[in-house]
Amino acid sequence: MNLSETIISLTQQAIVALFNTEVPESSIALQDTRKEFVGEVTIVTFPFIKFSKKSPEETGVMIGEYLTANTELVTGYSTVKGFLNLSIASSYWLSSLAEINTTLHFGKGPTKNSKVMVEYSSPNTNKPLHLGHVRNNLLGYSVAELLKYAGYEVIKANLVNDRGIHICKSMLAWEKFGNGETPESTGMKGDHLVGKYYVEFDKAYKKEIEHLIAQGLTEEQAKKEAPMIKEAQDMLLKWEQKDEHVLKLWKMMNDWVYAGFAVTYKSMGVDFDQYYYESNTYNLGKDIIDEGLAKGVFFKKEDGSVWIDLTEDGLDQKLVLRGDGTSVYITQDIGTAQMKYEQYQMDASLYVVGNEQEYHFKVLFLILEKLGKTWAKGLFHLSYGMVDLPSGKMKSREGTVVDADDLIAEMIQSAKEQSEALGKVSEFEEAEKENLYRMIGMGALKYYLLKVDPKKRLLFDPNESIDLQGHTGPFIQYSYARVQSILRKANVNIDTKILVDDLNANEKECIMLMLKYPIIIEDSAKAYSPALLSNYLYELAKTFNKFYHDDPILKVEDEQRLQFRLMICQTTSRIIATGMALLGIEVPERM
RNA sequence: GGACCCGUAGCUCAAUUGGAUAGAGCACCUGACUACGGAUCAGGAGGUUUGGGGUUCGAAUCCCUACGAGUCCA
Repeated sequence: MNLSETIISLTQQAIVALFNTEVPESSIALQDTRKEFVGEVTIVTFPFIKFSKKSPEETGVMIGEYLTANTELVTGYSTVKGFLNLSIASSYWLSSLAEINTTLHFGKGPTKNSKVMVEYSSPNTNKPLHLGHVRNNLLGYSVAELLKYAGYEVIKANLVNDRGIHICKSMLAWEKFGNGETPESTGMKGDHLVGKYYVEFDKAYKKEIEHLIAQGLTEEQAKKEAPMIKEAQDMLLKWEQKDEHVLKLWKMMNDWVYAGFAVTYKSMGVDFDQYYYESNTYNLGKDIIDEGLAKGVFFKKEDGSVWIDLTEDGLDQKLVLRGDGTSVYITQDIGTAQMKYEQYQMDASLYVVGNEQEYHFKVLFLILEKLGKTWAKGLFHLSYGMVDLPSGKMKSREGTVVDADDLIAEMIQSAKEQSEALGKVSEFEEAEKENLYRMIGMGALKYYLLKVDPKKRLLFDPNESIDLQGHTGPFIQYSYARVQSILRKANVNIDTKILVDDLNANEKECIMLMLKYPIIIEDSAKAYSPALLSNYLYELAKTFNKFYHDDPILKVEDEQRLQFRLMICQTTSRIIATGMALLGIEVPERM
């Protein structure tokens, strides 16, 4: 039983003894005592006045008296309005610290016997990754790691969108204007090279449209009639007919992209257990449409197209199969969901996809439920907000996209410049330095993107470099490096049987925060929110820094106190390291 | 036209999910280095939580409404 559970249980006892009333756990609201008051745990007494028939203060006094008299855990109390502030015995904090210190993998949750798939990244193979993908990847990776640590079995999946009209656009442009360029011949990363031709396509296509409009066509007609788009569509048709030449081109260019993505994934530090390719899955789902027709879930219109009517659920009618029998996106998604489930029988399946697709997933999940798929209730759209620039949304056509590789390189460069200016690591080997700059640059970037609630949109200004000071990844990394420095110097085995009887406020606050770690892990996993963990780790580092600043550790004269403070250092550094790892952020021994 | 989401300090974000005087960082001002590592610490200034109404012991949080930003559906 942790402290909160113990206090709640004792309070229930108190209420029975004092007011002859049984109350549910949920009615007892505990919170941290605010710093301006004495005590560590606060009970809100307003909800009790209904049956205590006393003022909130009097009610608090009665419960406070009962608790101090009946348990050694509570050593004192005070009431302010409807808040009963309890002082907890130093011995409790001390023994808790020793327990944290001796617990292997403190914070790791017990096995949940539950399997979760986290699908994230899911890029298109026609252009390189940008800042929006970076948020997606970091979020997906971190949520997956969090779930693992919280006790779930996790499968990280990546569904690659490797076919379709957009891929054909790049292919066509390369054939027309590429002069046989390759990543080798140009020295360009493969995904960037392919992306370059995607842009080339758009340029040529636009010119054709202008030309046609000048000849008297409407814009709409021009967009349909332009030779470039017709050729691309023709290429897609050939791809579907397994035209040898087109398939060869497709495979070559996709391989370039994969080689490029592998580099970006590696520098972001993300990985996958299972890749799916749309070129294999795009025909899935059609048999389920038949199944749904037979069950009467879907209906057929005169032109042969298949629909579902979701108006009773507050949504629209939705097309699930075209009249010519070809798939739409949702057809594939229905089929892919079924395939994934057959393969893994997971209890839950997360789709890490931007919030612009909320409607799509609402419809998808509802359709699967109506089809009677029992596993549909485990599906969840982890919807995250777009990354905005000061000028608004990123638009590839307007060239305002922040490229992932560029961004990463800039972050590392910026970390290098700032590190060199501080001159603390001048004696490092060159490779060691490079590794450190990478850790700091990536730490800053990852923390910046993960500390914000995933649901919220996030603003990124490419003209202002990400801070390395204040509420940042490097702040936490720095705190870690400093503790490590102390632990190296102390160079002793820490004795966990320590006797100190009075803890100062800094020491107590450090321990109280550390005790929250397992709850934070659990909450972050449940909420699919690395932001909760991020903010916690900052809080922990900040609290530790104050302790580090105010209280001597190695210089303390009393041997017991030295041991005790070292133990705080050790447990704190472990939590920082494991917690940051769950965010995908490394911590350096020196910086 | 319909649906969804959001609006907190100059800027970027928090707020234990309905609890005390709404907290951090950046930027600005001030203080702390012959140091257990100053990428740190302490202090100052900065708020009608977009406006208005309601629900109750209590609202940034829930409901209604207006305004503003964004997204989706055909």
